[in-house]
Amino acid sequence: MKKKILIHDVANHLDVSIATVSLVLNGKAKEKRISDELAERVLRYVEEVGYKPNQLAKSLRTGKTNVIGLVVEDISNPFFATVAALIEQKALARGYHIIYCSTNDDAAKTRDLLSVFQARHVDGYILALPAGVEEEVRALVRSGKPLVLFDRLLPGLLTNAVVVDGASGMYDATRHLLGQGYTNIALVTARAGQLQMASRAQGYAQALRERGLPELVQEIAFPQVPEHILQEMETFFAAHPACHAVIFATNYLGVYGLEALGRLGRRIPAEMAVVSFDDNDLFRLYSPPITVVAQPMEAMAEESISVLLAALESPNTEGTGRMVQLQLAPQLVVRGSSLRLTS
Amino acid sequence: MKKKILIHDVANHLDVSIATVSLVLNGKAKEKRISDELAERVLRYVEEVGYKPNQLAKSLRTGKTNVIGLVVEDISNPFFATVAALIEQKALARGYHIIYCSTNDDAAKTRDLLSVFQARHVDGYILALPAGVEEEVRALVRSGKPLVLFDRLLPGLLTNAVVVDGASGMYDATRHLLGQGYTNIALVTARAGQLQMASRAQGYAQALRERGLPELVQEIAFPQVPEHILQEMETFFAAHPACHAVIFATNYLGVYGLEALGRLGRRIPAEMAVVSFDDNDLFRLYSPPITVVAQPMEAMAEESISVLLAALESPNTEGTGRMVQLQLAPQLVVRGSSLRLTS
DNA sequence: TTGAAAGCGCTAACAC
DNA sequence: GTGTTAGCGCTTTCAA
Repeated sequence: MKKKILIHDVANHLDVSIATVSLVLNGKAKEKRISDELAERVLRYVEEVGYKPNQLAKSLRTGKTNVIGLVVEDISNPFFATVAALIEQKALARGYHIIYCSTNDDAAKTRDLLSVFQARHVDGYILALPAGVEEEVRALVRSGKPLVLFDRLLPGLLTNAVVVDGASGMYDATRHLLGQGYTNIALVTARAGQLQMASRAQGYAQALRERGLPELVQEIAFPQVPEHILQEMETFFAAHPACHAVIFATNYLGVYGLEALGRLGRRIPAEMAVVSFDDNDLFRLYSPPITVVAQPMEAMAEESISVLLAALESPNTEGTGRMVQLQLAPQLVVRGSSLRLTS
Repeated sequence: MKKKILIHDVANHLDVSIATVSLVLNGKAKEKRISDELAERVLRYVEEVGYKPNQLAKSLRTGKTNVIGLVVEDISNPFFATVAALIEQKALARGYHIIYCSTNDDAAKTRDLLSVFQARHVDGYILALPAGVEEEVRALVRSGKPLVLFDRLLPGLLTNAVVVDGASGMYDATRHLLGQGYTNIALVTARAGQLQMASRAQGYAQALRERGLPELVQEIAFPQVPEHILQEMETFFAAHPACHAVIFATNYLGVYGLEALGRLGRRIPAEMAVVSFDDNDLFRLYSPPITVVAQPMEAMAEESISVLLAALESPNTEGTGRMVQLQLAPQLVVRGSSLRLTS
């Protein structure tokens, strides 16, 4: 059990006061006009013995933890995993650490998480939240802690946010299918009351409306046992034999959808054209490769952390600070799964 | 900016001492024989005003943070993302939180991470480490903090560990291919000096040795630019036209491998039988579905956290505590990608 | 330039 | 049963 070395030990050894050591370590040497020679000596010794200030004590004293709370729907979902990895990397580069949690789209669990993060005094939040926690987030905003919503907004809540324009992504996707000659286009979406889903559905609806075509929307309850999801989808496809094109509103729906279509023996795109929101390895390498509406992951991560850190480091301590609402453009990536083979 | 409520405020309001409040909140009411009535009153008020003890102060005082440091190779890798999600969930259920970081298999970055986790006083560690940090881990063990290595061991280091028996998994996979009549079986692995890779390679080698067949091993440098990996693989496959079966030693190599084979126009399994370590959606839904050596994710997560918490909550404070080394069995899942179509 | 000392908010030993 | 109080290790003001 190695003895933990304290600032006191450092000061003692160097025969200076702990204040001096602290000042030097916090870059206030110049300001306090501590001799370069002494400062250098402190730094050297600290390096030598590997002294690391106790972050708990430091945080308790300064009120700053250098920790960011990241709340996502499900860290094992490739979309969130990828964004999380990017956010982590960018945060680290700026001296921040990440505590993360998955909500599983459960409002009660989310409330707990937020309150735990608060008790842990995270410096700021990056949040992809389920519906139903508006009140808690409002309270969080009022508490003065910076936060940025990402992936999805919360109804009636005006705060920093970085989202993707799902409506235009879906509009493009639907127009693409229409352009390929499909007219009976289904949308499979999640029944979760999440705002980004509504906006995606709206983009789809608008494209059809412009052409005077009817919508065909199937909402899948989520989260849910995989087998149920597959069955719901199979039932849906079986009930709509005239439908030869489908758009899945999220990556996991797309994955389940491919599995369901596989079970039904529907060939893609000959018997069913497929487009999914979100890109991933599966869609890219599937045969045929799946046309997707790709979200700009890198940009989402970068913007989320930038907006948060800007708020964190801005001088205006009060809620009067400026607010940033970013809407990033997704990109339609056309692949084989949505091309009309025979016209 | 809502006023933060302190234990002092609670005590004042209830007209009791802060000690009483603290004792009640920490479940020491009975022990200290505080009247049930009073305890109840405290609890009720605390609930009512939503008082949450400042975890920083608590941790500083008790030396316990209820935070576990999770270090993985890359959180966006589906294997680690899935295990991380499971670990997070299980940790949360036991009152622990997770701070995670990705090493990207970089020893220097890992050293930093470990030292940051240390400064943050995490209670314990769950680690999947790159080669080259043995010294640091040894120091960590000496420091008395519980830790468990998962996914891979570190050479010459005897600590708690939860790993999968990659050798037997690969042995089974190779035997399976041999059973299908393939004799020219390649192994594509990562050149990273990681112990679990060596063990996987060894299982492959043993199966071939038993049959007196030659090995054909291609090591890919990793991490690495995707395009390079693809080219290395393509070159390899092109250089070995007689090879009609390949095993990929990790999920990401499998994914790149499928892409490379696709580019080369090799049909699976007709022209090339494929098996990969790790399972995921892509392998399951690919056509043909890919035969895999599936790791028991759920068990890995459960055992890792159990072993860690056991160490954490055991009374023996010293390094004399018992050590647990678990080796879990992977499972060969045979799918279409490795079946001999014509004999 | 440097050192002493007052907390940050909480826990728990000890006194009553 | 309950209240007082000494720290946990650090930052930072203020006096020297």
